[in-house]
Amino acid sequence: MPKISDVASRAGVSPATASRVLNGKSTVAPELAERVQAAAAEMQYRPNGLARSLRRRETTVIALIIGDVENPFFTSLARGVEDAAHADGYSVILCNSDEDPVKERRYVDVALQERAAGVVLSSAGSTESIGMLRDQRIPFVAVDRPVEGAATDTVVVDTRSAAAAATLHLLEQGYQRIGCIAGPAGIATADDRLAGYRDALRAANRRIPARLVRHAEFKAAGAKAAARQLLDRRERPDALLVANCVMARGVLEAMAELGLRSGRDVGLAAFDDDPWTTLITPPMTVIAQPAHDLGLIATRLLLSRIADPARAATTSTLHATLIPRGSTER
Amino acid sequence: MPKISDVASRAGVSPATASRVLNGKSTVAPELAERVQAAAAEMQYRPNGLARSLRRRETTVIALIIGDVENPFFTSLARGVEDAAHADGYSVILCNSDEDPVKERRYVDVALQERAAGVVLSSAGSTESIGMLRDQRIPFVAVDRPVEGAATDTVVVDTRSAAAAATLHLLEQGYQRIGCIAGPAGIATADDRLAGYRDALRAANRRIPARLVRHAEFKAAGAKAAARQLLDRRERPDALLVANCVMARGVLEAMAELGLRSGRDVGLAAFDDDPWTTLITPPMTVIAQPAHDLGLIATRLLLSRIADPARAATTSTLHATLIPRGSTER
DNA sequence: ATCCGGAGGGAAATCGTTTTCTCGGGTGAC
DNA sequence: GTCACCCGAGAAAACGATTTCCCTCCGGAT
Repeated sequence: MPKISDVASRAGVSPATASRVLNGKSTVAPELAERVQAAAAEMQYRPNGLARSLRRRETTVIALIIGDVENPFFTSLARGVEDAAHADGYSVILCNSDEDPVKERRYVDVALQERAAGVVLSSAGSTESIGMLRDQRIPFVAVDRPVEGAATDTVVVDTRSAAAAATLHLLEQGYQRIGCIAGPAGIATADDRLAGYRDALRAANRRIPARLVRHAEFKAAGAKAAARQLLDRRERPDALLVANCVMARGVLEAMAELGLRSGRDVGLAAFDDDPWTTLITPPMTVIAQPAHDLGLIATRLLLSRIADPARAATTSTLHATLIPRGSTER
Repeated sequence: MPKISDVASRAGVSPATASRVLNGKSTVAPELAERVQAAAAEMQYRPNGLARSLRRRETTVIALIIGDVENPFFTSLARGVEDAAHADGYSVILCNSDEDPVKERRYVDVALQERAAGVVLSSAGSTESIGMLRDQRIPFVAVDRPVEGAATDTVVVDTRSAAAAATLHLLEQGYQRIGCIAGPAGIATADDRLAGYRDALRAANRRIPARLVRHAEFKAAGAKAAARQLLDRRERPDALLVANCVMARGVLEAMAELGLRSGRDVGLAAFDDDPWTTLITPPMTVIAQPAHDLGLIATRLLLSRIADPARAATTSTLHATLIPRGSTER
């Protein structure tokens, strides 16, 4: 692969001049410039990004750390990140933490080694990773889940009040024994949704029955098991709030196996607006999150921080919207 | 951020020695080694990946270029790629071509600039990108879709015969007028599936009705429009083979709007085994592709080629399996 | 005519590693 | 006792760009 000095000598100029032409930073005699451009084109010259980044002491790569690429919420978010990043000439390294703090830490390590320009982080709760990012003063933004400690650029959804609204909706629809299949304790979105559920019940002067709450991983299998436990007994809940759509899949499977229909037998509302939720019968009530925007905004925030590291930290909270459908009609 | 010379001077040795200790390539007196390790740990030293890669003339990043991260088939594939890559210490740059040859080319350009160690490519059909990769002799493997020209490491699915098998299944279930909603002409998987559909009809001595075939993008919206055209008339098909599950979503929407039930009114089979396909009623017949394995194997192939660029090209063909469900029962 | 300023372009330093080169000292063989 | 060899460690080169520094030349002002 040709290097800039090859281009330069072919054009009969010094590497310095070639660099100036190719980067358009400084003015160069038009004739020389043309020769350089021509030489570069003929040789299919492509600057070595590593050398460039090393010298400039900056890269055009950002790392995106999320829990699960197979969750449509995260892919949509990832898509937003990619769109925003690419629009500014940045590439995205995708990192799948599997909600495992250890894996998360390893990925932060990689990002640090590769001198990523910044990190978009949906943290599984590894305080260590956050510490590393802060220590190294590498720009990062927390997305979907806030992080502890010092002020940090953050983009989240008002998930707690959305959970409360969904729970209230279930109450209004006449459901009496409302249960909750929550995500893993310790993950902010999971805790917040559970808190919102409790808020709504408390506001309605209902007992908050601990027996109707189950925690599970953000996976279908765990949610399915949890749903079976809740539903397969006499005193079962007549409605469920589920922490996300991946889990809702498991819940629906459990209900099918138990012969329970959603809406009529068990009211069902879940976070995220996965595309399949309108294909089932009855269609499922969801709390739609603006996942794509989440990624977009987080990335723009990150890029602006890269441009100005001194700027004060910003938190923006996006709105989730309840979309009532058949699964919450008796 | 500390550099290796900082570590070295803290340990009272030369940078060369520090490097030798940290990479374990050469033997160093145990006492010095210990001092270096200690200094590195105390200073939280992290080698600068850019400088290292520049000097070593190799990187530990591979690029993954796919059509659509929001398609579960591709996310599953991406997951396989990531797992295999990460197991070998490589990172993955995610590139979303949107099935656009121009975007694909741009991403190949980025991969080349950043001197990616290799590329896993599910090509939208940009011969130009392939040419660039070949010219630069950068290791790459074609996944899901073969590429034209010289022998290339390739991992694909026997999609044509799988499409034939699915069509035969529809015939055996008694469907008479079988239509096909194919992907964009020019994309190998789309063409192959259509060809397989035709193979099966020909083998059964059926007419191959051009009016029952529609092309659309690999998106729900396009497939929905195509399905409406096919289904909203007297002489409508009584079964459809759909090129993938994303498109099947659109088809199901169209059917719902037209008041058609799958199975009874219109037999339905689609490629990919998206998780929601068992949640609808009736559950949908699918042709399951081993997406995760596809990514895994492709990446292992890529890594082995990086290790040995001279090795002869390999093609491996994985099997897709028909999973008959209610949507193909009358 | 002299001086100043600015612009254009080459030489060389620089980014942070790894690796080659080199040198001194110790060891084993003859 | 001498020579050859090896091993450990520092000095310096190399990776391929960008950027600083500096020199030269030209035009305009005094």
